[in-house]
Amino acid sequence: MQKGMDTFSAVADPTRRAMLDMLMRKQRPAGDFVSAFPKISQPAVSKHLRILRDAGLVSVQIHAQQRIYSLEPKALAELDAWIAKYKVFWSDSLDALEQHLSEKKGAKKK
Amino acid sequence: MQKGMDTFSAVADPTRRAMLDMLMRKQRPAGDFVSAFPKISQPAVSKHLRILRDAGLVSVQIHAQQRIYSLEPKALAELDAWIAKYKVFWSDSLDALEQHLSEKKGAKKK
DNA sequence: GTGGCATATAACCCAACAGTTATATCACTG
DNA sequence: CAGTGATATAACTGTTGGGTTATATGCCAC
Repeated sequence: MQKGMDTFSAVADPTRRAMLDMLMRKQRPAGDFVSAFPKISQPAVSKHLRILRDAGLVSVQIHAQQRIYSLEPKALAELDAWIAKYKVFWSDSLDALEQHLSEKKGAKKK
Repeated sequence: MQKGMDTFSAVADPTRRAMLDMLMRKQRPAGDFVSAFPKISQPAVSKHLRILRDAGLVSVQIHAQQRIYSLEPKALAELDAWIAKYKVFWSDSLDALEQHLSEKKGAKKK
């Protein structure tokens, strides 16, 4: 019963990012999110949680009637790996950026 | 004339990620993408490029009839900053993760 | 076992997105 | 300046995503 949403799309929604941010501090029952987002209904929250679960970004542990959600941070590694490829272009090396930009002009090396 | 799509959503589409990946190697005219993605039409490609532009992920420079697209890597810094907050939970420090997970059990510090 | 609480699922609506075909723009070429 | 090439925009369509209300499930208390 997969919802077919990958990590990137799961994280693209601002509400879901806020939920993950909440989980970064501590694990929480679903109800915490319902009260944290009064603008949207309980089922809407539940659906967001489902998507995060399907994407492997959170895990659940059943505790009586409550579902305790925990952050599953490893799932973000995929995303991080993708961005890491680009990192060299802004933080580490301005030379790489310069080289990149001047590629078609016949380039002058610093 | 903003399309109102943020960086996260812009990057959530696999085609657009592939386009950015192409731009990482070198800057390219729009036509390069049209031939690189034979499954989708030229206007579809053009719209993807528009979205990437609006998100600030690429820039254009006009060269005759061609539009030369370049990577604008700084735009990814926002995304990277968000992920960085989570990074401590998997790569750098397993202790942080342990602490996080055991928070509700009464926690033991290393 | 009946009632209440916490959460998930079902069925449905609407807006936004990715795709399409057709057309406009605009610079170079003859 | 007519024609072609490179790209963008317009108008439209199908699908999906996020929202809703209503209902089901499952556990606990009484």
